[in-house]
Amino acid sequence: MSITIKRLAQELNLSVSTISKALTDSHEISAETKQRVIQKAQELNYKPNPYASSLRGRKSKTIAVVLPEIADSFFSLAINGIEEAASEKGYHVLIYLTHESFLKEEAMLKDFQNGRVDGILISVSRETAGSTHIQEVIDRGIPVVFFDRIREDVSTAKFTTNDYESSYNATLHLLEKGCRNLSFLCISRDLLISNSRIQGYQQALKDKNMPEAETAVINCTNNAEENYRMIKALLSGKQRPDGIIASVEKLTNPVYLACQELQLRIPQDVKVLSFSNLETAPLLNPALTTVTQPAFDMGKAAANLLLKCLQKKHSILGKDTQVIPSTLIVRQSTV
Amino acid sequence: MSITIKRLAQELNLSVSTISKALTDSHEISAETKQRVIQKAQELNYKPNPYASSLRGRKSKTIAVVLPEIADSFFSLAINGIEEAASEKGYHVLIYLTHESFLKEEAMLKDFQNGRVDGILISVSRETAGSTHIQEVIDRGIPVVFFDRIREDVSTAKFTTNDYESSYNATLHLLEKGCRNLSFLCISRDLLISNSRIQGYQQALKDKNMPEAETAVINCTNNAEENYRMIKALLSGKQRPDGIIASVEKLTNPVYLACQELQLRIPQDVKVLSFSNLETAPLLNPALTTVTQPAFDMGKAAANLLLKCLQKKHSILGKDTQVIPSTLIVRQSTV
DNA sequence: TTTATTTACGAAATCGTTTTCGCATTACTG
DNA sequence: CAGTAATGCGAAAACGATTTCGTAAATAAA
Repeated sequence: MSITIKRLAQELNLSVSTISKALTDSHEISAETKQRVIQKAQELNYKPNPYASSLRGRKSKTIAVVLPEIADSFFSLAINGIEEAASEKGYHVLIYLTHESFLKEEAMLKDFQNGRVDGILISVSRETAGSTHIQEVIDRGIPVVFFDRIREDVSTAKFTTNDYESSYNATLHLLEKGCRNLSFLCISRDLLISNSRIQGYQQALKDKNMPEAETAVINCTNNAEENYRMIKALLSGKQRPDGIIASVEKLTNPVYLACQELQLRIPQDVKVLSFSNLETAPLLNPALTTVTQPAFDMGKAAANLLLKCLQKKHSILGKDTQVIPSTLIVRQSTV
Repeated sequence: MSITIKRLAQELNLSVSTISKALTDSHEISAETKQRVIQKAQELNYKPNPYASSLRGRKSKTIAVVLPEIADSFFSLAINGIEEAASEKGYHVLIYLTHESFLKEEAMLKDFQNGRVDGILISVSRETAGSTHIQEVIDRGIPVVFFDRIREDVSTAKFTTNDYESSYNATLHLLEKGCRNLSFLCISRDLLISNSRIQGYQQALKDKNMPEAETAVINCTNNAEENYRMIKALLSGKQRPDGIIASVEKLTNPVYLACQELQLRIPQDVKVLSFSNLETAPLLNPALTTVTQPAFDMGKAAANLLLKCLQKKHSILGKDTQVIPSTLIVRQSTV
């Protein structure tokens, strides 16, 4: 059995309420009594029961982080930032993975309506095309902050990177390096982040008066083997692109592997550029040109905003989107 | 305000206890009443307050995962496995990162003494040299399962991989490929996992009658720049090794970078082998030979055991260590 | 000295569930 | 038909902390 306040009260011949007040340093309690209580609490190794506190105080000092996956440097780094921000302020972090399933995401958000968490950080799944499940928890008074994979139709704070611009610049870069037939690999048509990148890509093509190839935008799936087949087909087709932009990190591997298998040289035959936070990008064969996202910073900033909101009384999150820029790092795969 | 049982009771002209029993499908309640209650609950979108339940039932359906870091494929994959196991059984996962600090780890475990979590999965920090902080939570009745970075002096369940054997085999592999002057990069002398790998390495050297070089075992730190300097010094010294074993994933980057900078060719000048779960290992320049650990499986197995223990009444965890083997995958960096 | 005010503490309600009793009905048994 | 057993529900006591309110004593103000 754990030590409770009641037990402390007995030991010290004080009332339960006095103990509680003493431990929260209330002005109602004399310095001397506080001393005695604190000492005894340490002596008995008293730890307040968080569930009792949460029940009474209707706040849990816990936030939820909802992510599509974790085996992606971006999300790992983001969690790192989130955990750092949370632990600094004494908050706890619950992790939930949707594995890109909207149904799972929906079920999780439903579960959050019960008050398990004080707030939510979310990066939606690739299948997420609507927002009612998110709006519902917000309506229940639980603040939500988006990061990276945001949804614009929800009026709350969002952290993102300059997807359109980075993609535009990445495309320009490939064009400057001589590509005339680009392909763009995306993972969803529902994600804003994905669409912004597509649009940046397309706008750059347009601005440079490049015709879009048939192969221009490839919709990848959530199935790694399938993606690999598609990419291999793309690279062995007649219209074989001379440049590929992978809009997410996990599409890098199949591209490189397909090139190896097809004996295509990077960058001579195909230039490759990826949105990625892989630490090993400079070590790849050849070193990979990346659009590197501010993963850690986005996670930390999003968490900090959410926590600030939680710590105030009735503060409501702004609905503005904060943009933290990505960096294009040119390496050999596009030279 | 949230919908509570009391509210349901009012709406249906029933007592609070009846509602509760109906919702838990108690035999005391008639089928008809159950139907009414369930229907009303859905209608009002009733969600039981988890903190009230936890307080009453003294279990939280939550486990803690304590890790040194997350920007490491091994731990990302392990979390993946853990989350999968937990969500299957309706458990929630709290994530805590020690950043290799023993003090943080200790503080976290102290915090767990209050009943926030029903059980703990832990991979200890590189600084962790004692176990009293872990033994204390166990003594408080909170089960702990180790994975990967285990401590043998705690009598509880542990999941690990065949570190000694993998390291032994990895070393043999390098010797077979002609190396005569190996170096081994480790991160801690306190971690069993690290020591096992060192011992496997040393035993292989001994079995093959190889003298240990001066440079044999290098203690790396938690500081990336410092490690880089050390590795560079190692590779530019007189006793330059012709083979390097990096005992953790994050030491791969500095080795490759140092080789690049020093214009050393892998594998001709130096062969490189790493304990790593990097998906990009086959894409590196050159492709990296790895000892690949069963990260996902270890995470999932450890979580499943912990959860099974939590779901039984008074079950106590065995103290035996389960070993899930790693795989040596030979690639060009050691050919 | 009397009244007002502070100081220091305790009793009890509360948060929302779960669970143990107890108490009526109704159904069954001998 | 008396007595036992099952059925269906409600009252109330937990779980452990916080908070409001009350009150006695001590101090200050009149």
